[in-house]
Amino acid sequence: MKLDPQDIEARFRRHAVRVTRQRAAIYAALVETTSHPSADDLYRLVKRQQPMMSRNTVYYTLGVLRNAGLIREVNVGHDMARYDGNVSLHHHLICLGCGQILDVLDEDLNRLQLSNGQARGFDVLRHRVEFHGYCVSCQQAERNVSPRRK
Amino acid sequence: MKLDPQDIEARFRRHAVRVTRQRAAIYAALVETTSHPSADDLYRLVKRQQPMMSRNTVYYTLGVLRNAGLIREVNVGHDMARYDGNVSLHHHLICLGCGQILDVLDEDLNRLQLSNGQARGFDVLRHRVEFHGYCVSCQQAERNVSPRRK
DNA sequence: TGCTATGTAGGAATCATTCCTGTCTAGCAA
DNA sequence: TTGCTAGACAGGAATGATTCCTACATAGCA
Repeated sequence: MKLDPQDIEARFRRHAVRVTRQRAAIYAALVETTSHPSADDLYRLVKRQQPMMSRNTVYYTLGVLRNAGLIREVNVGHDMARYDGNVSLHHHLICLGCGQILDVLDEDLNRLQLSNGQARGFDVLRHRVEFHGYCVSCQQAERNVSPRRK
Repeated sequence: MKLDPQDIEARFRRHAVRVTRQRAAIYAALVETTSHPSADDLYRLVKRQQPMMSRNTVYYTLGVLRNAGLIREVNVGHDMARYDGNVSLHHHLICLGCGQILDVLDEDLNRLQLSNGQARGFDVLRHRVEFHGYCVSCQQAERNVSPRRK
């Protein structure tokens, strides 16, 4: 989704996030893609427009935006963290081959909850569902290399 | 669950995993706890019986056991990896305060699947559901320190 | 019992992330 | 508009979980 600079500024102010050139660029990059980039992906992306950008600033900004609820962190395995500019309730479909992450929108999944017995006194705030498998290209690649899935 | 040495040996052989003292100790420790320990937790635990144990061997062994399907890796955020000796299909309830992980056994959760449209050609092999919240002690601790949840 | 592929220990290396520090600037107040 | 100050930025150093490397040890077969 494409965002105007003034939309970004308004969102930042609504969430009490100070507006800076760096933050706007990082947030814009994240909202405009559906690819769930890593901190380093964003660093390389944003550095093209702002060569002085520090990797540190990317991490710091991602922390600020996450705490403000403007972005979400997505974790696949214990690989590097990946980020999602879409904070509406949704889940993920993850390719074990190439690591791509697709969004899954499903009201039934959003409504899942534990019974009281299962919750064991927890105050459950949220849940997350991940589907793991192989995307079309990785299935094809696998077939070309070896007929057996490891 | 308590396991005899011969049970462990039989499982290892069934999964074509070479039997060594170190592996047996690491696997036994993992199956006997429900606390989903990290590699380093296991290292410290097992080192008490086998002082020569190397942290490296723990990592290597966990890799071998995971590839053999004898254990599972559980990931919470991008914290260090944690391991689960229970490979039967189940899900997790995670405390955002203290990091403890409880098992959730629920046939309905086990049966979740994506519609063809949602799956977008993926060959979906498995899914995982995580519930995040605060356990009873962390809720109490929070109340004592500050009335506001962050 | 001996051989050999595989496992183990320990140290070095990696690399995502965090910490530190000096400079800069957004956003408020005068 | 200008000045002030808390908070943000850049860049380098530090951290810490994990992996790599290598020489020695051993499981398990012949």
